Amino acid sequence: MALGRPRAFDIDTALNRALEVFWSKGFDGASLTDLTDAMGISRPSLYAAFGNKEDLFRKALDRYKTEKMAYINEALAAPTARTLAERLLFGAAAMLTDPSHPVGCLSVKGAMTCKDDSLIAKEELDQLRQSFETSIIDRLTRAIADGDLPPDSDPVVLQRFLGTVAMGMSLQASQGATAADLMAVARMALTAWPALR
Amino acid sequence: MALGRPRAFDIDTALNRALEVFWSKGFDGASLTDLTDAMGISRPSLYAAFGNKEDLFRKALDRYKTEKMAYINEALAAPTARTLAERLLFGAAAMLTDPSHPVGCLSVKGAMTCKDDSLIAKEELDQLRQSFETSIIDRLTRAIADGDLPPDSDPVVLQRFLGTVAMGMSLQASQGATAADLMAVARMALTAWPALR
DNA sequence: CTACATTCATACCAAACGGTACAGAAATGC
DNA sequence: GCATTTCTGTACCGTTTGGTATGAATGTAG
Repeated sequence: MALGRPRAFDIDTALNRALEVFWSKGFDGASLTDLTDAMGISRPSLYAAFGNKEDLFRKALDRYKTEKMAYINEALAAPTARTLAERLLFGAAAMLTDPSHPVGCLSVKGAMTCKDDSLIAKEELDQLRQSFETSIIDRLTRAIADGDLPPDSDPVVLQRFLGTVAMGMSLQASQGATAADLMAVARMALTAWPALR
Repeated sequence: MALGRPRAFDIDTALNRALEVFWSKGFDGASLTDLTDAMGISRPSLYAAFGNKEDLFRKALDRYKTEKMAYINEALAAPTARTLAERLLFGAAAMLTDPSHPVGCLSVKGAMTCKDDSLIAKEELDQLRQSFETSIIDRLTRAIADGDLPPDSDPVVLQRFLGTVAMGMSLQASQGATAADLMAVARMALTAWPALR
């Protein structure tokens, strides 16, 4: 075992609690008191284990990315562009309204509620979003080459449409929309997807 | 003229400045120092003229509603459901990226950045959104009766789709999307609109 | 048992927050 | 000129913010 007094809390569950607080209150909205209360630890313990508030947010975001945004990677692995769109929108509808965690999207709420633009966490959120965007655009351009999308379709516009609907669903979920509500929105959005004729 | 020492600032332009600050920083993100600096007045002058911070936000929201959300009422006055959808989405794309004021939507940014749920301003934002939603739903149900929409279409779903896309466009604008970008999204969303066959 | 390393709890810090007390300044009414 | 009314500027209030100094507590290594 490591030297010194052992840590009295589980660092993994504490991070999960922090993630929930950031997720439901945003970055600025989550005070250190909110965080330490939810995590069941004191301020110095938090700083010793995670760094400052921004570091903690970044670590929570990492966990969020790998655990809660997995549906995006599943969508990227879809065999066709159509199934990519389906998995993305249906997956978003399901995740955003999953009752086992706060509603909405952490990256949306987090980016909106931090006042300082020079915040490193905000840049990281931008990077995260942009990487997903370019991945989707690349996949859709490949779909055109595969004859999987009409040759005159614009991958950038298609991606932006998907992103717009997904972000809009996040706000809808924050305002109380149910999973069924968002599924209906996803179904309607998919009727705008270009058909192979 | 009224009794007492005259006010040294124009109450109307001061409110416009306050609106811009709330619009770009959100409710919590806008500090009293930000507000008084932008309005060019001192704290006591602000409180004497507008009440507290929440009252000021509400008055700024009133102005926003009548001046910047006029396109929604124009959409509601459209002759057909199809033109309603067009005016709503194209109008949103234009307003959200208008360079003469902050990008995005005040009601989205304002609702997201106030931590206290018991805030009266937040309830007012909810009311505002709900009133627009029911107005659109009513208009769309009337459109079905008019034979203006297929009889099997669901006005609630159609409204939620429009609201989702509009809110998503607000976030896209906040992240730097141009007017042309949002117009393309609006055009694609409109291809999901039910056709009369 | 002692030395060492690490965590814990208390108590504190400066800064920023929303909001206000108070006195002086500028107008009107008499 | 004088009382009254209203606004302005300064200086302040208590609370909350993110962040930390400090010493006791608790473990391992010798």
